[in-house]
Amino acid sequence: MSQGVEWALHCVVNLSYLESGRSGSRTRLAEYYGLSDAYLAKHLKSLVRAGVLVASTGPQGGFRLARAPEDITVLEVVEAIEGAGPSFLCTEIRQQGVCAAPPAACRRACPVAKVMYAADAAWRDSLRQVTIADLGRRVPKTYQKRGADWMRGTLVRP
Amino acid sequence: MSQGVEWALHCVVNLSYLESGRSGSRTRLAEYYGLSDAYLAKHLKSLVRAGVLVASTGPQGGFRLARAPEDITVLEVVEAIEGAGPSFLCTEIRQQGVCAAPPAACRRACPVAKVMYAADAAWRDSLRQVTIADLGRRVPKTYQKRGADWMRGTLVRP
DNA sequence: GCATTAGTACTCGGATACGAATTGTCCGAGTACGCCAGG
DNA sequence: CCTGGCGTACTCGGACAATTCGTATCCGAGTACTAATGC
Repeated sequence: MSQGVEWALHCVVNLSYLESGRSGSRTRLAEYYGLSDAYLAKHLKSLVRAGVLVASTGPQGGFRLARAPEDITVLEVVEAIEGAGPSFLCTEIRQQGVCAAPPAACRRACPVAKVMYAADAAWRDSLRQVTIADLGRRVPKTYQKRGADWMRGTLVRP
Repeated sequence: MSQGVEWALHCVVNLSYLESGRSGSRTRLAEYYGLSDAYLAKHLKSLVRAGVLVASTGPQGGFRLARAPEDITVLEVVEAIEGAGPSFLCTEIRQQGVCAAPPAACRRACPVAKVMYAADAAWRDSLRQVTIADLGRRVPKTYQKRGADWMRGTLVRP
């Protein structure tokens, strides 16, 4: 799985600590976690396209949550980076080769694919049950405040 | 996810139709599904290393199941190809950057990682509950027999 | 003192190189079967 | 007819390229604030 998922989740959680309407800049986020500033832009852009974040330019601009933290699931963030498509892709190899099954015999989905899709659904269900607000509460209060202060620019040094 | 997972699962299911002690050759498997013969070798080798299949050389040789189909889970086959490690890898970015948390404050696992690991566990549980025998039964009997016949060399043309 | 306007600094966004992992292919090592020759 | 040995054909296994995806980076477009200037 892509490493960008970890970056995106941490960034979204940190942005959730800011009061509504306030934005945190890409550079601040990158410095906070020691990430590549330019590369982080790519992932944040994906989050904007997916409707998780909203971007604004100019001074005091940056990224902010598109909705309340309670209304954003972890799954949404993950799918914004990894893509919403299923991880397993059935290429219907039963319809190929010397003993290929005719399309008429393949009205039922491939049993192999069914199992993989079921596991994929279980994975998504698990991620859908946790929101960004849930995640944010599990961070020690000290770091919640420290993150918000750094994002606002109030905090110069840790 | 790697495409080899689909190949491996179909091949293992097809080998499960052979009577105990009998092997199916790599070439036969590749022709049956229209796959690349040389590349399939790589995946079958992974299955041998993982203890799912047993290989034997020489005429009448090939691959056979290392255990009964009821004792091989889908998860084992998937992990043989994809690797047993978790799909999500926490790099502890909370311990990096200007506001890095000291190691002493990180005795608890990262909340982000916890959620991802839980989803990973759900995915694995789902795959662990299905065996190769289960999967084999879900294929129409006609194709079960056709696959076995082709593996034995009895069947020349579909 | 106030409004206007030009400048500046800060932000995101797309286009562009680099590296690693998956995909794909080839040739060599080893083994079991079958055939042939000798007894 | 039986037995031993040799050859052949078939199998897997590891080593070697090509392509795709994830990683990493730079520079340009746009906006809001600021400050200076003229009225």
